[in-house]
Amino acid sequence: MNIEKEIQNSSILSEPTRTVINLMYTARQLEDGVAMFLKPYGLTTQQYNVLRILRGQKGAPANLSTLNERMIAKSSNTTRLVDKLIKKDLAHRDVCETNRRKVEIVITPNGLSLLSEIDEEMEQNNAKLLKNLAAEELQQLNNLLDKIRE
Amino acid sequence: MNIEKEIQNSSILSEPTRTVINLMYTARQLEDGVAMFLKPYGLTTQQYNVLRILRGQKGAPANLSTLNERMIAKSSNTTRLVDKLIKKDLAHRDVCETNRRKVEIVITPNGLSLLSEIDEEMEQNNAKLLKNLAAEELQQLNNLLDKIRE
DNA sequence: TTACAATAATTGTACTTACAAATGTATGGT
DNA sequence: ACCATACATTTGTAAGTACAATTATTGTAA
Repeated sequence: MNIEKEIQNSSILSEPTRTVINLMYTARQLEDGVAMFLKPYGLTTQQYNVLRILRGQKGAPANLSTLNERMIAKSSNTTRLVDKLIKKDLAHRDVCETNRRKVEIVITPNGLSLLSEIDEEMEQNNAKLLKNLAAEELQQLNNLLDKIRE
Repeated sequence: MNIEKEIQNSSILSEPTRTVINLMYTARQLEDGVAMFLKPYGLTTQQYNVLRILRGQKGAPANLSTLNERMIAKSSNTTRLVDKLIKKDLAHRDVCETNRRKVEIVITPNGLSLLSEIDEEMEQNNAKLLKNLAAEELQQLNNLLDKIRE
């Protein structure tokens, strides 16, 4: 169904406006799908996202600005997001020895094992969310999205 | 720049996962762009979205469930969102005469004139946000997004 | 008609997010 | 050493959102 029918829009939209709306609407649906999947694990999409970044550090600590740069949805409030992870013993925070303004955040074994528990199923969930697109179409879509941000 | 570089992802992503991330990330950027544009008008994207829906009714009143169906980002809390519009005299709310459980929301002249003030510039802003895509690419993108939701 | 379920909206509460101001630390110039 | 400035994070506050529970109204079936 095209986006105008989906949101029952009555007026005629220009192509860029239609696309902006379509992108926001479709992304919202995917986000909901991911959030719903993560819920039983007690994680929000942002918390999951940060855990993934921490794991990607392969042992090296990350500070807050690094996390922020790499997050899908930049947050003004990464401090409190990390607090939540620490409270659940999924991450750990230290003050950086060489620059005490900075903070060093690492994923805990607990966090790693939660992620590895999720990994496989998350893959399947993502594939399911995009099951209507063929491999070639996924690539096309990625290219178009990359181009938007150029 | 591709999405993996953009968020400095170190691990290899499957194509569906890459696409889910890319979509959420790119949509986020557009949303920020729209939000920033609307800020001087004192509207959030959701408030603007609801105002557009109300205008689309062409005088006919909308009730809350109608608004929710048509909103880009479904909200659990449309009541309070409409409250904000009413407080700014951009919308008006009445109890439906034939079914007093329902509510009838209409856009005010004030709301209409605010929208018409925004219209032209919003078009330009959307075009700017997607300036990297040619007309044909916009269509391609729309088709792919429609297909995801099928 | 009365009781029960369904519908439509609102409210309470906890949680998140946005934004600005504040804190603490480091750096560069004099 | 001293000062101003920049940096990195944290905190306060207001606004926004999610979810469940509640209120009010309507429909319906015994």
